[in-house]
Amino acid sequence: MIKNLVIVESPAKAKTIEKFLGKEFTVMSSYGHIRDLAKKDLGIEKEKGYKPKYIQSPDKKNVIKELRDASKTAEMVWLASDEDREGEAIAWHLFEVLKLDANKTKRIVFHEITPKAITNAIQNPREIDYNLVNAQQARRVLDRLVGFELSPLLWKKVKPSLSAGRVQSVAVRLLVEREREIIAFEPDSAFRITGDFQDSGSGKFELTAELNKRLKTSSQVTDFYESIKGQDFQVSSVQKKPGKKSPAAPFTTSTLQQEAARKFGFSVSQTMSLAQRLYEAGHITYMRTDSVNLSNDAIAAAESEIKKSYGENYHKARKYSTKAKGAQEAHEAIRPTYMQNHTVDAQNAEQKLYSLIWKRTIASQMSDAKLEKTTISIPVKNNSDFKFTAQGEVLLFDGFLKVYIESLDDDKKEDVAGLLPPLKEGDNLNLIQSNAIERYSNYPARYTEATLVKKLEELGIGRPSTYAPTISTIQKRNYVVKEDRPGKERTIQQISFKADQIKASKKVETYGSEKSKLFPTDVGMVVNDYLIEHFDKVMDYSFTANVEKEFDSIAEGQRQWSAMIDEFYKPFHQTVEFAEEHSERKSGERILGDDPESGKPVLVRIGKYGPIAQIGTAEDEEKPQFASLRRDQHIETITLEEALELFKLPRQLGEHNGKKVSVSIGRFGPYVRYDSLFASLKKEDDPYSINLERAIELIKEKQEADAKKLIKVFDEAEKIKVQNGKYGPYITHKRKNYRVPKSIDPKTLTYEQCMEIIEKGQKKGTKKKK
DNA sequence: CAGTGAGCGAGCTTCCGCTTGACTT
Repeated sequence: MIKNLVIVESPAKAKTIEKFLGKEFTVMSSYGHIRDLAKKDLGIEKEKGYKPKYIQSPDKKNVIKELRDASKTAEMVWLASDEDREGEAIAWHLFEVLKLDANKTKRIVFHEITPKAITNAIQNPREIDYNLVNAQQARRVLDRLVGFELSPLLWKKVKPSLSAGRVQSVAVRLLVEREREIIAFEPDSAFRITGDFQDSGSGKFELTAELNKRLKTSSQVTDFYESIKGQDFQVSSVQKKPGKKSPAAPFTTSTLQQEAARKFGFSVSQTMSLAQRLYEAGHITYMRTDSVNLSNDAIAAAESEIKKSYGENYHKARKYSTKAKGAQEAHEAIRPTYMQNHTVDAQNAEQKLYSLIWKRTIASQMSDAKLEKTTISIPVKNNSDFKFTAQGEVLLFDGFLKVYIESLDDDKKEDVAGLLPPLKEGDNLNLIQSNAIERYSNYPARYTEATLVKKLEELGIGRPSTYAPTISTIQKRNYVVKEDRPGKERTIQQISFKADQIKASKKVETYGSEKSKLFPTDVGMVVNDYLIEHFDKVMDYSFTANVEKEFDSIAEGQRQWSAMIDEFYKPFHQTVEFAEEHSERKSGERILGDDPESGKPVLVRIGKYGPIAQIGTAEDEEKPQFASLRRDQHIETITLEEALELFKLPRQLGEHNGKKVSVSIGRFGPYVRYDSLFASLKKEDDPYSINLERAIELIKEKQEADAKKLIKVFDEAEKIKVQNGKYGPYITHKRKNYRVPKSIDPKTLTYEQCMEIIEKGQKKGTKKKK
């Protein structure tokens, strides 16, 4: 018999709360939403006022059964899902699916997990807020309508299996537009001039200062140096200004993802799964949140920890307020559960993330850092337009910097100003030497996973629970790839000035190398252009913000949800129908020119399997020739010469043991083929110039590696192999893999045992498909 | 894993947001 049944969304939360509530209460979890729109067709009855067709989620069958059994015996059921739109809907779905009795059901909310907050919630129950539920239904129905009408249109007009949606399509748009800005960017260059000075009094102090203006051309630089020949310099002013730095707010999901990426290079999904484990172990509060708020208990705990560890003057109580658009603030900020734990006992990566969260939280309750900024000015006497300045910074009091410094994104990084020598106004200086170095302006920074999340949050698009999945979806659809790209080289000019001598020289610098950046693919670009051409309203960056306003007015009871949907859907559906009938297939085709050998046109477009180059057209008598574009080549930017180069592969290198050896470039880069064996080329090998000798070397290496992987083969059937893999030993059979159970030593496996494992695995496979 | 790229047509794909494990080669 259960007296009180409390239902929350997360099992870890259930465990914690149960401790606070005592014996009279049983706490269970719904594991998020328990039902959703039917997946078959639209799942919405458009003619009946957009009535949703809900289906119990298949993976929640057991959860629902357990909850139903428990709720039947309970005297009172407390629906304690989160205090936001989605949480309210979860409460309502529970009420409906579990067929609860209104007289024996109460709705409670709390947004911090403290005994006080929970007792308070129990004492102040309310009813299910149907306005809020309807706002959620409107959100859900709108997303389904957009996603399930646009995606099939793409299958027809571009390529099968593609997808479009309110969130993912705008994320791709951001990347495509940034990429085009970069392609169109024309760098500008100017000479940055620095001077190394020494005081002519004691000769003890040296300082490097920068000229206040950059000069466009080398002749302007030479003219400048000519004009200062033989000149002496003097400090005209030493200005000191007090400054301060304040700590950043505690972590939300998005800021945690950004900072973990900057400091440790974690991907957003990596950060989330580490945080999940810390949460389940009870080390941190909930990790999917848009709130920077700390509970009063947490603020007090931070205060006593700071005073104990660093002293009274390091503490300053602070309250932060959320700036993010559309924040729903159902939870606290992400913080340690126990402020006194500077570290926790966990795996290395988890420990790193915990420590980051601890530092950020503690720092947020610490005093400002105080500093003094100094600017030393050194005028050029015969030209009042020019002066050299040096800037320095001295830390007077470290404050929160004692524990934590927030990192900057690469494009915002600046030179760190250090300490300046104690020069004063009127001090005479000698110019020991000066250097003018040509500096190019940088193109706009490409997005990383984390900076994309930041941008989406600023636009109010997506939620803490969806940032990581969205990024993985747009990569899965091949709209976007995350990769490194090597830099390119360019020559820059340098001019030096020393002992009244002017010398010019040249230097090679690499620029534009990228690490773990998101690049839109050709498919991403073509899909994006198609969607913008026909559905500019949904693709607008403010579309989500606009509909959010409408959801809010539904939540406040001022608007009827199906009327709002109708107002959106009618014109939207018309544009879908129009595009269906009137728009052309989009292949992104671009004609590059004529093939000098055959005189046939050379073109690039998206083919069935991705971007391809093609010589000749389907109408020609001869079949056209095809070649896949390489990963770093794009329909929009490839040249005729580069395209023609692609047709030189595959190259026949000759024979080895009577079998042909050829080289080509595949999905995973350049490879050598020998019979049915494929061996990847090494970085230093070039597929266009590699010779047979080197190719055989690679083949032998690959054969050896394969032999090492192999644990066992059977005489009975060549097709079965026992091999060693990343996840332990496994059996291959007819191109499928089956894991060897841990209880069996793979070396002792018999043929019969293998067949048994394979049969078992196949059964599992067919079950899954249902 | 790495060959492909005509056209036909069956049957499939797809959204966002709330949650965890099961599973991966």
